[in-house]
Amino acid sequence: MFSKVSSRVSFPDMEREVLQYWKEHDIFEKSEQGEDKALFMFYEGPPTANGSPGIHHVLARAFKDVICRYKTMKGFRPLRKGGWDTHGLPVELEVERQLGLTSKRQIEEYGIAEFNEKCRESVFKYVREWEDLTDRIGYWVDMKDPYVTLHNSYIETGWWILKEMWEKGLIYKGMKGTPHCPRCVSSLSSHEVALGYQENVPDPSVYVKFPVEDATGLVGEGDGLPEKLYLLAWTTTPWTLPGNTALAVDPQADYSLVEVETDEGTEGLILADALVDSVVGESCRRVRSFKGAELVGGSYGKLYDAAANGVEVFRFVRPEGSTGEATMLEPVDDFTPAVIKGDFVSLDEGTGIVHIAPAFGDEDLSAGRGDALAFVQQVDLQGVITGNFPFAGKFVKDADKDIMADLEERGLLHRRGIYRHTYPFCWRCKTPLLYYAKESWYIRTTAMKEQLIANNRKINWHPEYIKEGRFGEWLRNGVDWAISRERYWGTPIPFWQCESCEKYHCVGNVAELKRMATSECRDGIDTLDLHRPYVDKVTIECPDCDGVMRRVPEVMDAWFDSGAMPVAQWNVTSREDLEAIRRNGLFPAEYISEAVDQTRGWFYSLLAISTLVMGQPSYENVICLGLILDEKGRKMSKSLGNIVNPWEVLDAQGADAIRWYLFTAGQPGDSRRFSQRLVNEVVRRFMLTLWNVYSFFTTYAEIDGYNPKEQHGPAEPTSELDRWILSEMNQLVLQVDEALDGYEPTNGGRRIQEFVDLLSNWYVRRSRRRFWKSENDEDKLSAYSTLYACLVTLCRLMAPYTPFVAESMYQNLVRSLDGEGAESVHLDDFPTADVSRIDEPLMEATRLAMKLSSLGRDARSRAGKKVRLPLSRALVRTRDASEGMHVGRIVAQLREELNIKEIELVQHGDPLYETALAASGRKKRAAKLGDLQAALDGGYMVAIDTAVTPELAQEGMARELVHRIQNMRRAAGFEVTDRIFLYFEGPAEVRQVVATFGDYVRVETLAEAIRQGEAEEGAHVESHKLEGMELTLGVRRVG
RNA sequence: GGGCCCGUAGCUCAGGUGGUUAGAGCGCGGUCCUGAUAAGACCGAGGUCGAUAGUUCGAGUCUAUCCGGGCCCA
Repeated sequence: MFSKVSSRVSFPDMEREVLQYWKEHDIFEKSEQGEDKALFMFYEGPPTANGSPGIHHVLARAFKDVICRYKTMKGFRPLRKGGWDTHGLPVELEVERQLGLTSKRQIEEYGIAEFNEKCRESVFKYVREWEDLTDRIGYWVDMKDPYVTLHNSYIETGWWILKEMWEKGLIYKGMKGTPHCPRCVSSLSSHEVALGYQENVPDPSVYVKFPVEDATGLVGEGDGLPEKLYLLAWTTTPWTLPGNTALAVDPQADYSLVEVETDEGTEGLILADALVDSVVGESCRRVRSFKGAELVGGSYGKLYDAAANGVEVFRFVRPEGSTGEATMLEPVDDFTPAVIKGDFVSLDEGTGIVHIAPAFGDEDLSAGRGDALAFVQQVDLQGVITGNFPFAGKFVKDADKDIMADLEERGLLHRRGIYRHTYPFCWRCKTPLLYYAKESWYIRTTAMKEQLIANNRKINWHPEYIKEGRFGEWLRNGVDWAISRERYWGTPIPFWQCESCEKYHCVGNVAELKRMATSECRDGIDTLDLHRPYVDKVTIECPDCDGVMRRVPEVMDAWFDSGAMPVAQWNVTSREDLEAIRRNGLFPAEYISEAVDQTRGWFYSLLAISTLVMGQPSYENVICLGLILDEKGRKMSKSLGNIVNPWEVLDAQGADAIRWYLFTAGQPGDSRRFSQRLVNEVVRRFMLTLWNVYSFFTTYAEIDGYNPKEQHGPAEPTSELDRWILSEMNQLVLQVDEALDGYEPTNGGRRIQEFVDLLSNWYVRRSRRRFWKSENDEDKLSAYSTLYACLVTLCRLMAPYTPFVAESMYQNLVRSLDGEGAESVHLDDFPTADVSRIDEPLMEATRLAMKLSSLGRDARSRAGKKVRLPLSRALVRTRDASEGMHVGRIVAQLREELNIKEIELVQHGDPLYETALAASGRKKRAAKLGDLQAALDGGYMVAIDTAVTPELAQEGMARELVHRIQNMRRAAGFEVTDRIFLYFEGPAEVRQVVATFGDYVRVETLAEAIRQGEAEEGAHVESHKLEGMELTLGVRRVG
């Protein structure tokens, strides 16, 4: 039988007991069993195991869990393999910090093998923290056999994927603009760059004159053109000028040719018309004006001849068969600089003509690719100018002065000054970063753009707007995916280059590596750690010549690892393997869920890899979550110190409360504020309300020895209230089922919340007396079986949301009965609705009863008539005439709730309502008409008759007596079931009340007898004042 | 600079397809009720529904622009 449950509960303690139960009985493992059940494939987005988990991770894990638990209860077998993202720069940075290393050179001196070993250790330190939190919040995921991106088998699948792409011609080597630290000789990630911005950095500001040799090609023919003509461009990095290969203009903007007088005579400058006044001065003469488009396609003279100064010149060319951008570089002898159009050209500063050096800066680089420009790289990785320039051998920032002086001397400098702006510095060594184009390996995702967009359309996004919004936009504007990193701790790129013929070969798996390895490397490859530096030592034989091939030094972007997980977690290394997991339902996933910052991360890497290799999306449904902010709406960050530690909240309010808050507090896709205070509100408003209904039930079930197996309620409930709550309950089951099936847990949770409120504050409150009755009649049994059904259904409905409290209730309410139910609520079935129980008119009628009760209490309070004082009649009026039909069904509830003898319906058309409305005040809420006190609201009215007859007054006093005695019982510490003797002394009026209502008082207070006179020894005695009369009451427990 | 999301009471949030008086919870003041409750009921204070313009007989809701916050990308 049920144990009685105290209304005082510590949810964290209860949850720890439930965790213990799950562990002892292997409940999670059992939920994954059942070969006959259909698989529900879930992919765990691998957390980056380089830091402690925060509350935002709890958010994602809660949403992952709720759907999988629901599917389990719907008869599926969810496969939820855990995973860890263990590679990448963040891990390296943490280890660098630990070891006090500050550059790649130092890492290599320390030793790549030792360094990577530290990375491996660092990762597993955090994994343990994650496991503890995952367990505590009730997130069920297989952590015993997770996929780990650093495992050889995982890396091998990465190789296979690259080989698939390689063979389709989707991999190429191209240039990439990266922020580069010349002192550390290393590129920085965007995250690192963000750490090092400084404001008000002074840089040179120079206006440079690019000579125009053939004016007619640019501004057309005509007389009066100055002899010397220049395109005027602006830059803050003079050291990039030798790398100039183009100038960009805004084709829509107006440009002017103006004449200025110099020592050399009259010369013409071309610049944006809007900037003439500020750059050249108001006194100059505009010779002619034209649109920027007219300049496009023209050419001009080089400031510096790179080829003549011993610097190699390249040109961007389109790869064979590609219709996209010119991404490949090929050497050329020389080039002609070109004027191109650029949508990035600003008319707010500069000259409206932008200096383009594709070797520096990402924008310049993409212009270079887009317009197939020449490429001149005259700076080495240490930031030193190469070639035979006069300023060669100098560090770029030092070369600035020489270049400016040189240009000035040659009459090519219009103006110079100082420009202050925000500029990035290396966060480690404070060296100014250079934007530097470097070679990098790319996946040609742009070649598959249409397929990516089409596959995205097949995905069911929650919220819907992500599909064509943020994610769709990203795909439409997609650029090729740069996958290589010049780092150490990552999946090594499996490309080997021949020392003789310089061709590349992509190795697709370990067996291939072994087959191709040179004889001295072949041993031990089966057990080789595929990480650097071990794999670097393996040389292979070139298939095209007799040369030896060495691996390229780069490792993969860690996002590639995460995107590979659908296949890498099963070590797929062939098309056959791929078909096998497809056949077994392991691919694609039916469900994933992560936060919105993953649009460019995991959501993208999954889709890109599966589109390019598998030809379909790797996930069908996705819940994309918003970010968690602090209580003030700010992003949580270490530097702000506003991170909420999940453990604090878990220890105080428990996992269910956090989960419930996260599910119901806002729309999943919106960012949400989080604080312990908000979680506590959930505990009080929802968790405790539910728990107290549960506690109420077990308290009385114990008193009455109620056993649902033996005492069946009547087939048809005796009470309208029972039929009503069962109707609400069955409707709830439908709605929650629909919500969870549609990946909308928030809507379902909010419906549960409303139901619990109705159950507690209307059903139980209105039904209490039925549980107090001493006789076990049909009506009482009907109430028990109804409330029992509600609680049992609720704990099944809530199991996916709040697995702990659901389990705790289930064990007591269901499992305590012999042989009933599954071993755990999570192994039981999700409830199904009995649609025949749904009674819409009854639910409407009950809502009307609540509305009219509320108005009735309003009227009573305005008239100063306590609810304990019975009144003779109330007149009620509904908003619509049709609603009046419901009143007949609810008069009994209204009589009891309002303590009014007769309820009469005011027909529409009866002048009473109009009269009351006319007599009401400005807010149209209340009116007094003789003895009638009316409360009005939006077409509803309840008017109570305030006349109190002596009989009503006596009855009211009887109820008042009962109330006082009940309080005394409690004060005396009696149990609710204790029977008592009652003593009273008082004036004649009180004696009269006792004489008339003695039976009522006795029944209500469980008094065996009422005795007039002084209380016996041992009784609890109090003096009271009632309607101005003095009386003494005493209560004594029987026996 | 581009894209996306959000902006409703002091706080957290609801408010299909435009339509009576814009709601709930928490918090605050008051009254009541209590034989489950850390609860509940009723009243009150608290809203130019971010701003402006437009469409409309009618806009929190639709359109445009702007402002503020957030995220992602430059």
